[in-house]
Amino acid sequence: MYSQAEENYLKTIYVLEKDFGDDVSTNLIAGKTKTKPSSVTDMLKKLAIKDLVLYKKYQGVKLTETGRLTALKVIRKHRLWECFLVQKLNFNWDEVHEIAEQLEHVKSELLINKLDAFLRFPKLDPHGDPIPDEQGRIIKNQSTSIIDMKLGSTGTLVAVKDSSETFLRYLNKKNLALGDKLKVIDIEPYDNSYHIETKTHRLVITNNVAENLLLKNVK
Amino acid sequence: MYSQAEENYLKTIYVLEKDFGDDVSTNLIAGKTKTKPSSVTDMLKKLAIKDLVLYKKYQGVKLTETGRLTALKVIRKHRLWECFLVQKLNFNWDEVHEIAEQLEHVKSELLINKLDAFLRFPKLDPHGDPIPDEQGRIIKNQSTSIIDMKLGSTGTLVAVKDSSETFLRYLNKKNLALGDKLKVIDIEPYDNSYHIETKTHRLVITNNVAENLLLKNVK
DNA sequence: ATATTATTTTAGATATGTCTAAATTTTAGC
DNA sequence: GCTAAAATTTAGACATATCTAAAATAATAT
Ligand SMILES: [Mn+2]
Ligand SMILES: [Mn+2]
Ligand SMILES: [Mn+2]
Ligand SMILES: [Mn+2]
Repeated sequence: MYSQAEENYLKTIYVLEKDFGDDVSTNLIAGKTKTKPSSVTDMLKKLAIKDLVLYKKYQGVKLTETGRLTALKVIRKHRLWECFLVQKLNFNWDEVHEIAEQLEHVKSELLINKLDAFLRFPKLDPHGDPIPDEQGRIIKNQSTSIIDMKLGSTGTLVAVKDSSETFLRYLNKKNLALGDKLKVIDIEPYDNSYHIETKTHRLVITNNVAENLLLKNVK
Repeated sequence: MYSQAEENYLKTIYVLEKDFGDDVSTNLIAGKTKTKPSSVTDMLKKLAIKDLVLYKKYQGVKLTETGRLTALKVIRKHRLWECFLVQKLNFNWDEVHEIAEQLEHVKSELLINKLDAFLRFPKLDPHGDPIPDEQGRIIKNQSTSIIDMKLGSTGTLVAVKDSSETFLRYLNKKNLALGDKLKVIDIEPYDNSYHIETKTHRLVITNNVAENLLLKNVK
């Protein structure tokens, strides 16, 4: 149906729409996909012809309903495979993203639904991200990034924004994992770094790290 | 490392070398891969430059050691994924080949070795084909095709040469499965068709079908 | 409001993998 | 051994997906 490149662009646009609102810009996509803006323009034209995005020259793009559904199907596959790798093959959560980037492009509705059943219909992937169902329905996880938390507030780490090996290894090293209760004990105005406290230890994290940690039950 | 197209050619050449002896011809490869001979020539040149095949113009190709090992690694992945699909996801043996054609190209040594362990190191895939180990070692299954059996001889069906959905569905319909004991009760000289007998029924199969059924303990 | 800068698009090139049609080489028939 | 047929290769084209450099457009700053 769609090529791997097309599927990857749709996924990227989906995520960017979520993070930055609609009308995603060419440069933003190029940044995320590590390609040049000219390549992005070429692809946006192709996607527009296939009715996967609405594209107006110089104005950025927006996913159509078909585009959004296609993106969600790829995301569903990605996250189910990540669950499989962690739960069944005993991978660590920092090792699965790159492999899932490949597996998500395997074409077979039956395969992914059987995998879903085998895993007993998980709702979240190893990084705390919700798994869309067969129809592309996805639970909105209204979690809060640490950068939106006030001094002294607490919450439970439920997801990470960045699933890269490097970031997750950093969290491993700092002894941070999903489910941990965190408290913001200081915010440094100079560099916007955060001092946080868990049940077992305290640590300082940069603003960049803080942005990628998502919490629930923030009080 | 290698592209999907390259991996597929190597696999095809490996199988053809086995079935027809070395120095595989351009047309033979084109037939198997459903491409044109001119495309095959182009690819053979590329594979030769990468030292995966020995290629002499107009003389066909032969895999190098690297080429053979690469082919075996892809075959290992293909067959392990087929095991996974049948044993864990409850696919039928006639549904898995096409999906495995995609999964076999996923790149990760760790993944395939963890999958191997998860499946408890199977020796045979759902079609009776041996699974190469990590080093590319493969058990030679000296099975006999029905076309090489004498009138009145018996044997146990242990593998099929053709793993296509159409052929396996034909076997399902005819109530033939791996493990069945067969006896050749008649050979029709006119069209080389075979009359065979199982524990439960008798049937007539064409020479083409007979060729694709592999037996052991032939007496 | 105009100039400068940043963003985006176009034009033209490259790499992969395929094709058709034509040329070349090998094989087989006599 | 020569000729016709078959097999193989070459030449040139096309589709996808990427790039660089240049041109066009939009945003911003004075
Ligand atoms: Mn991921
Ligand atoms: Mn994930
Ligand atoms: Mn197969
Ligand atoms: Mn098989």
